[in-house]
Amino acid sequence: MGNLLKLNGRIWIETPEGKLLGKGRVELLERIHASGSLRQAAMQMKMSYRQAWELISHMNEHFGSPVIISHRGGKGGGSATVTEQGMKAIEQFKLFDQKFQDFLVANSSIIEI
Amino acid sequence: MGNLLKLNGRIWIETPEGKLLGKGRVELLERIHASGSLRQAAMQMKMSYRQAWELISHMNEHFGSPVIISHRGGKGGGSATVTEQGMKAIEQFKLFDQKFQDFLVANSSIIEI
DNA sequence: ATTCGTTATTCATATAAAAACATATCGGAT
DNA sequence: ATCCGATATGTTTTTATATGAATAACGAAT
Repeated sequence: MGNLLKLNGRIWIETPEGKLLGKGRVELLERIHASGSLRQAAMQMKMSYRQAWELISHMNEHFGSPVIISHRGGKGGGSATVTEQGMKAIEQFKLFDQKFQDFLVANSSIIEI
Repeated sequence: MGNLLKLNGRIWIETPEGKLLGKGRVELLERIHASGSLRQAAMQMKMSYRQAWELISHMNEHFGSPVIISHRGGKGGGSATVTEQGMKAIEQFKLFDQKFQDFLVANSSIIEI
């Protein structure tokens, strides 16, 4: 019997300047899309507003075009919306990740140390 | 043109108590195998002896049987050797990782955001 | 029995990462 | 003109992590 060993891993999309899009950021984008608010998305994920803001700022800088567009002031105090590019990024990553999960499952049975 | 985007990732073997074997630990084991010394291996990887020791201690505890056996005192002051189990673990992980690298290459061409 | 270099372990310190706090800015609604 | 809640950003505090120093234990070799 293998000792409850499990093969696991993570994938992400990166630029030469570092990680650009992974599981966490995708969830953040999805929650922004659902709530229309960066603050709400951050709270839901129990991450500080600042960190969430820095993540999306980094993404906006390094993707070809912004993934979220934000406004301050106005009705509700402000808003954040995911762009077409952002939605595509989400879609692409989830596609990759599904393939990766399949890869993990396909190879997990081999573990026997 | 994609924006110099690259698909990347990591895989590892884990137990319910956490990560057990990944790229770094495998390199550590290999260097112990080559040098016969935990201290030398740690120095080569620019990691503190303490950290290296904790890593192998954790592995020894959670693999079915120890991956390295160490002795103190004696000729040379002491020694650390990789067990048969340890060598198998290295081999298995590298096999997985090679497949994973193939997976990344096979999917990298798709990125276009 | 002394020396030597390594394993093994504790403890204090330094560095880095994250959180918390504070504050400015904005624009619709009242 | 004021209020409100959210974005935006600097500063401070706290926490987590890593590093370094120090020390004991060990056994072959001399």
